[in-house]
Amino acid sequence: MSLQDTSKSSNCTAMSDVLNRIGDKWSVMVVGILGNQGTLRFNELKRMINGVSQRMLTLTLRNLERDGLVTRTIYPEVPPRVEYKLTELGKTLQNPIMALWDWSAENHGAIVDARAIYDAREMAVSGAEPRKVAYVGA
Amino acid sequence: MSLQDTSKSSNCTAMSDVLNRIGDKWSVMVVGILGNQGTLRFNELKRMINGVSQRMLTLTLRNLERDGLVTRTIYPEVPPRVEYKLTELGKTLQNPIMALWDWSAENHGAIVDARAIYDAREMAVSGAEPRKVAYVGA
DNA sequence: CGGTATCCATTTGGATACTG
DNA sequence: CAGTATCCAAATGGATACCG
Repeated sequence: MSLQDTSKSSNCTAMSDVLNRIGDKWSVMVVGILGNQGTLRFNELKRMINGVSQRMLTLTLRNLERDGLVTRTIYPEVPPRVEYKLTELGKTLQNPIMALWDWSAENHGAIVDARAIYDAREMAVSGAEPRKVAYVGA
Repeated sequence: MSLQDTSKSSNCTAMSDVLNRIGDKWSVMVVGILGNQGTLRFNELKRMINGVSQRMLTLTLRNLERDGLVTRTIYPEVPPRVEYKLTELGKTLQNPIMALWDWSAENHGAIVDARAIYDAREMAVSGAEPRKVAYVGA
C-alpha cells in the first residue's frame, strides 16, 4: 500500500482504521491540547475539554495509549498523580490535527451559515406546517 | 473567538461542532475521494468507499450538502443521474483531509504494531488467559 | 486524585423492502 | 439509478456509585 499512489482511494482501509480512533472527537481534542500544553494530568485535561465525562476521557486516553500516541506516567504518590503527554508518533499527528483545528476555527461560521440557508430552503419546500389556513405574511 | 489565539483550547466549541460532521469516518472518505476525483455519481461513490451502506452514504452526503461542503446536482433523466462534487468551501477542507489521509497511510503500521505490543502486555498482566477474544474461530 | 463498575437512554448503522 | 422507509441489534456515552 503505497502512499505515492495518486489514487488515494486504495488506502481506504488504513484511513478507515485510523479514523475509527483519531477521527473521534475526544481523541482529536486530547491530541490537540496535549500537543499544545506538553504534559497534563488527568483532571487538567478534563477541565480543558469542555463537556467530556470522566468515563469518556479515560477511554479516550486508554485508546490513545494503546495506539502508541500518548504515554501515561503514574507517580506512586498519595494522592496519585498521573501525567499524559504525546509520544513521538503522537507528535507527528500534531500537524494534521492542527491543520484541521485551524480549518475549524476559520470555517465554522461558514458552515453554520450554510446550515441556516439549507434549513430555510427545506422549510420552504416542505412548508413550515401544512396549515390549511390562508394568511401567509402579515 | 480568534484563530490567532495561541491557546487553541478556547476554540473547543467550534472544533467540537465541526468534528461532529467532518470527524465522521464516511464524511472524510467522501471529501477525500471527491477532492481527488472531481465529480462522482452516487453509486460511483458507493463503490469507491469500502463498506458504506446506501443509507449511510445518503445521510453523509445530505449532511455535507447541508454544511455547504458538497453540491448535489440532479439531472432529470431516466434513469436519474445525480452528481456530487465539492464546493469551494469543501475544497478548502481538502488540504487538512489529505494531510490526515497521508498521515494514516504512513503511520497505520506503527499504530497496529503499538496495539499488538500493548495487548501483549495487557495479556501478561491480566494472566495470559485466552479470554473470549473476538477474532477466534469464525 | 484518578480511576473502575454498572446501569440505562439515546444514537448509530446495517439489512431489507419498496419507489419514482 | 438513486434514493426513502422501517426495523432492530449493537455501539455510544452520560450519570451514578464506589475504590485504592
